[in-house]
Amino acid sequence: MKQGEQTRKKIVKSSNDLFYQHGYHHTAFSDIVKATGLSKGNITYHFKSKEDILTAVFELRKKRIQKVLTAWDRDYTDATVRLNNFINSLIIGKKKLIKFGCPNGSMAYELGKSTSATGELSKPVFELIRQWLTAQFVALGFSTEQSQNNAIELYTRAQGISVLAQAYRDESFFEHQINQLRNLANTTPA
Amino acid sequence: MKQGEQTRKKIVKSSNDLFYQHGYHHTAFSDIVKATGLSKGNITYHFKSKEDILTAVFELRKKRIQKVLTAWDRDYTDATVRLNNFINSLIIGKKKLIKFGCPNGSMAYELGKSTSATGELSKPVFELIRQWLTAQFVALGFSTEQSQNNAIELYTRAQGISVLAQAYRDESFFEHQINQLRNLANTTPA
DNA sequence: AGCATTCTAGTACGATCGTCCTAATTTAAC
DNA sequence: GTTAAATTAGGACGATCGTACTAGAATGCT
Repeated sequence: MKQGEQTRKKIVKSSNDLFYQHGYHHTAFSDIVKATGLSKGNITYHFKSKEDILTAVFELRKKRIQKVLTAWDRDYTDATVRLNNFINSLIIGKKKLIKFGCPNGSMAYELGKSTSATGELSKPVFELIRQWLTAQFVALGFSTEQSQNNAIELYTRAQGISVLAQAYRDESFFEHQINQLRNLANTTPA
Repeated sequence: MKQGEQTRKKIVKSSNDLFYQHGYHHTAFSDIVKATGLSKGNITYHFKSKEDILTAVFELRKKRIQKVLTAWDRDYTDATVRLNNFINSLIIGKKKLIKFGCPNGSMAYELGKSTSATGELSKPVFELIRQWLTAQFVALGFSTEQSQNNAIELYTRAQGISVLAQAYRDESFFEHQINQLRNLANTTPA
């Protein structure tokens, strides 16, 4: 790997964390400088604007999520197990989810209020997960329409729980509510 | 009403809109100046800091919500009707909800990432609604625990739908999903 | 009326924002 | 080893941020 490639990745990785934990607008260039240990000029060399970093961050997120989902598809044949894996991952990441909310949901809310085109960036990430969830319900034997409904309900509830849990900063609330979602994951068509 | 009182209210009202539509951090003093038509000095006379405006905004929100909820309590004896009124209000406000998300949810996400104490401001507003919802299910005859669960499910789903709908900017999606919540509102204890 | 208080306007300030630009250094190619 | 390209460092820039401050206008009280 070329030298610059490493630097680029470091910038994107650090920025991803910062954007998630402090928000995009609230993250300054100087924060990225501090987090990466790189110089300001070095960063602007690789990304000519902050918005360019943002789009790279979303590319990273998509890649990461895609990787996890395809790994589950590969490792588990039972769709119920896969769905429960999804739910498990929320439980595992609860500390961060409570502190900062859903990375994609919170970012979508922030960027959606922006006038620029950045508001569209979250959509593909949502779609990635929504379609995967839908596919799992289809695999369970639900109709296309019912699968989509189930997927949406599961996903929106997870999103809503994240919002509330972050506002309340309540771990047990989060865990209890997320576990409720297993009822959805463990159903089969009538 | 004293002259300054009017000015104060104007500042808070305009700021409430701006904070909702553009976010707190993304709203500059100059934006409030523009929106109100007041001078900068006038605003800092009534509020010595931007954060002071923010707390006043939350007071306004609490008062407004309280007003609506007590009006429903007064005008409708049937809790099912009240709950449907709550859902109706989401449908009525769908245009804004899709464009900017839930005012409280989106603000909570933004402020929750802040290091300051502003992160706590959303909680009372959430509590106001959550407790009202719970009271409605209690009125329907559900147990305390079941009422709380129902209220939370209804509320988190509404929050999650707002997140997704704003990301997708899809009105029919929003309306359809919100209407699904009526199933919850129209249930009675087994 | 006169005076004190309340309110409004507008400028000034230091700090920080994101970006631009140049110079130095490292790396790669031949 | 020389040259060109890629990479890094850091200061300069204009713009804008939130707040402080002073001066003046409007209002209320006796």
